[in-house]
Amino acid sequence: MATGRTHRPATRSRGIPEATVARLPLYLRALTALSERSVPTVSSEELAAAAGVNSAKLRKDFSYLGSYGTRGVGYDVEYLVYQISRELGLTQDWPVVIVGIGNLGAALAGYGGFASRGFRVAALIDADPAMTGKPVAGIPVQHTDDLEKIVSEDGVSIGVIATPAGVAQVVCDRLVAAGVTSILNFAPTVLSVPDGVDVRKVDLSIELQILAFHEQRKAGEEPGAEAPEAPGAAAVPSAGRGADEGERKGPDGDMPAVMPA
Amino acid sequence: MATGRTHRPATRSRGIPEATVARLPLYLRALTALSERSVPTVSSEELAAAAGVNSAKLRKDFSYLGSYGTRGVGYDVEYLVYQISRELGLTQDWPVVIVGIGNLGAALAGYGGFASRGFRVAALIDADPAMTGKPVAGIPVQHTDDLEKIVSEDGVSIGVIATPAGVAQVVCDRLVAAGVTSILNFAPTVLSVPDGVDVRKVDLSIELQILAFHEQRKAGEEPGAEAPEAPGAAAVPSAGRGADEGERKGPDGDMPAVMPA
DNA sequence: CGATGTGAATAATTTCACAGCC
DNA sequence: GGCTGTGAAATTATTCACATCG
Repeated sequence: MATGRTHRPATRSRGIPEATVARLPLYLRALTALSERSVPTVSSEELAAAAGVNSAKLRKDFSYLGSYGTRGVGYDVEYLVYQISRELGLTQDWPVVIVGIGNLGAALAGYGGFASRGFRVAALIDADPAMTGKPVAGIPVQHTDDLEKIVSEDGVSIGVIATPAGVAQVVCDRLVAAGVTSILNFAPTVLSVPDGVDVRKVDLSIELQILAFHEQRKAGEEPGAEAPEAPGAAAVPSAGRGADEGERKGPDGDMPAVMPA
Repeated sequence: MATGRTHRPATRSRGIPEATVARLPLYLRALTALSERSVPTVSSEELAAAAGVNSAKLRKDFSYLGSYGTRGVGYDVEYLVYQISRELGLTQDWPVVIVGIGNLGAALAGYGGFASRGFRVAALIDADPAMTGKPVAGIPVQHTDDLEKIVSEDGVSIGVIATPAGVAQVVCDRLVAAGVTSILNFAPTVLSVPDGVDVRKVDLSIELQILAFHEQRKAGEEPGAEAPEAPGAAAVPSAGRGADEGERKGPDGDMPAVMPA
């Protein structure tokens, strides 16, 4: 689209596809590695390989940001690092609070990738009074009672929830009420939030289940005959219900008859 | 493609869209919760709400599995739990190894969601000799030297990498050589694997960066003064918007004049 | 030349809306 | 009457392929 008239910078960063946004951090990481090796320029082909995508996709992604390359040459590494950082909002400081300092929360607090790139762990919060004041990864844990104060005083807009699933929604509500507008949820629950608040989730169990799906399919498609090893297991049939209607239901595999329920 | 002449429908579980597969665990979780409350049936509307998606999507997703609902009524909870579990391959036992027992690896080992649903932590592996034999979450850590033996003897097909980024590829290569065909990668690196091996990644830093992107955009789009409750917060205005471009490169925001280059 | 940037083609996913069945 | 199941439309994402420019 010939931008012709700059109608208004209204079309600023507007319209960057979500799929592209999700890949920018990948490019940034690859570029940072190149930068550290003092590589001055890269081609879309090389960078794409380093980021694990194909070059057409990468070029298309970059085209949404602007024309930051040089035909016949490639991209200036430092320049791109800066542009992508800016686009992602990493040129500013983002204070983050982590709520729920159990094993996972503690691991997150100490995670290197956290501190890098403009994110700063502003506070660790836990409901256990015994934890209060105890330093984890060098940061003293504060009590949940002070959540609102911490969030508003530090201007925190990003919260990480690493609590048990049972309290995740309550914690989420409090964070949002206190002013947090982006949440990274590690608890295995669906959080409901008002419009304008973003939630992203990280769920171990879901990832494993997706892998299992593909794994199972692989086993079923092997030319010969086997399956790695599926020692007894068999999970759960289920409550009966008049099992067979006149018509067959699913593609195959009707349910076993009885189930523990 | 020798499509096994086994059953009649060559189209068995074939063709379940990836996006649908990724949501099945979500539905399963919601259904499991209903099951525990002994709810016998749910409508697509209710289940969709519990899973955080819209009902049309859910119905479409289920349509790829077969016709498991009853018009005018809804879905039988137990029946669906079983069908989805089977589709995901959760009716069999999946031994998993976790490599890299640092803070994160230890947290993963103890994570409840791990043990549930057919996944079993078969072994914890770490390169530090000082860790060997030490129990973490009740499971003794074994040394990396024995990786191949562990994987093949236990028939492990899923590996979790929680090592530092620098050794992730080496660990990955060894896992794959030993027979692992699905990998869940927590290290911030792109892993390269041969065809037939699935990799899924979980990256803290990437998720935060995506949130930051949206967060930044929100800050720039505030109409006047709204938002549920945004006390002092005020998410950092940062650099002024001055620069209007004539017809340069990017949409806006040229680099700070001098860049390392 | 060689590699970018991008329209156009294709594929995947989501949403609509309603016929069909309970 | 109510709710599923699903073609068809709409939207979003990926890939192709090549004109363009340094």
